[in-house]
Amino acid sequence: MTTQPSSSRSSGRAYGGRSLDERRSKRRAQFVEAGIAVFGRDGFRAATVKSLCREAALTERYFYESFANSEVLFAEVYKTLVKRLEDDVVAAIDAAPLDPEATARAGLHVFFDTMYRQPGTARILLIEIFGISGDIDRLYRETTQNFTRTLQELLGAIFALGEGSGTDARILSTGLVGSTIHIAMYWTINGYRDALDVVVESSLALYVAMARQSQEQILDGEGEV
Amino acid sequence: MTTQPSSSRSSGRAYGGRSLDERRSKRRAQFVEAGIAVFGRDGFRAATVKSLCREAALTERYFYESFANSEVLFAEVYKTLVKRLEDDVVAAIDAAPLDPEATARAGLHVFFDTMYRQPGTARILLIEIFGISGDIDRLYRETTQNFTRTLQELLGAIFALGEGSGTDARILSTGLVGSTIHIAMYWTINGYRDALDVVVESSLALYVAMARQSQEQILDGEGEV
DNA sequence: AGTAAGTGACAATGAGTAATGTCAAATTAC
DNA sequence: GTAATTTGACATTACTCATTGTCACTTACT
Repeated sequence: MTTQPSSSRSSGRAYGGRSLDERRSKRRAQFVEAGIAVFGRDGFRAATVKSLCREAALTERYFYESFANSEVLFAEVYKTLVKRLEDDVVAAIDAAPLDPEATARAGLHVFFDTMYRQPGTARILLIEIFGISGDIDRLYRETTQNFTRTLQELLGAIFALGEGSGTDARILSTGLVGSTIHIAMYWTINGYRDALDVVVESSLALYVAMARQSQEQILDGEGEV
Repeated sequence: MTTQPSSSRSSGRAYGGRSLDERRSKRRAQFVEAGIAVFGRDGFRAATVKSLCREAALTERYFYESFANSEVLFAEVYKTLVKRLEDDVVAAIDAAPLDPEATARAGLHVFFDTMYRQPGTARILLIEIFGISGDIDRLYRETTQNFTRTLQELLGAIFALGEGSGTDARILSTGLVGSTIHIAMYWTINGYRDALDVVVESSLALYVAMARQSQEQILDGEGEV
């Protein structure tokens, strides 16, 4: 109140050769990576702000500079991991042969491979995401909804997944996504006992089966009932 | 040390017309019901020992008489709800016509109907169970494993679910269970938007599709590859 | 009626930790 | 070189909540 800083606002000086924005976003990124490590290793519940700071090699002050609380960081971590996985899956699909089954196989392979190689990611995406808060539930819902929608389009185009008697395409897609997620959860939680290929083929079998079933129903003209 | 009670041990007197065992197990049951209510309404994280006692209309002393901590109570609540659901599903299956599809439909109907009528149960069985602790994870794993095994037998008998090329029957069963659970989660978390029958039929369709697929593969002699 | 066991309400303790504050050292800009 | 900014280590505060303890009151048994 007495000493109004003449240099207008603390407008952000360079430090260590970096601008304020650079430093800030670097610290932010450090916390996101730390979150991936800590949430993936210890789980959300056991993660404290201190442990996140320790992992990021930064102090609490900088934590609160970028995140209101650890839940906000978790949301950011989740979004980051989903994005990475999506990019990887899309890349694999683009590189796969132009065959419906091969495309699906390629996508599933990347998915399960990621779950295998990055158990922390698996834990965050498949397990920790649940039951944290209403906001996080919403994030999960939106993410899965989004993914289901994409899958529905893909399946519609690739497999011609249609609606049978009394069923709903969105629910079917949800079920297929759920089967994959659950197989991954199960695989993860049991220490990756089964061979990757078997897991991929088994998961794929459900998609193939559902696609055939739908196709038959369409050919049989059952779709109108 | 000085006043050793002459009446041997505090062997448990009658009180209110009930024996010690009766009173204890009644209180225990009160806490389990309170747990169902509180965990189902507020979630595990938000549930405090105090809130559980308030709901049970008992004091902390009696909480610790039966449970070491709220996690132990949660495990008990979970087991109780699984047991109830299992009993209901079995009863419905027994009452259903002796037709594979009708049997599956009856079981799924009870499952989804329960999730619909008892949102608290749905929340506990489908959402809260995840990420509480290693012990609870283990409980979930064992329970689902058990259920998957049962389902596998049922499917083997009812639908003749076999193994195709490179797939594994257990993983397929896991996937089917996962599809059902996920559809239920989705339905729950979205406020039960879809009609019960559509949900049941859509979920069922995955089982039917998978069963047909397996059967074809067996007929085609693909099981040997 | 009297004594001991059982009960219920609530206080006390203590641990954990989120969030904010302090201060000296490092770095930059003029 | 000097003052202001930035940083890092750490202290402080404040709060929630699990767990144990206290005490007056109730019930059962003799």
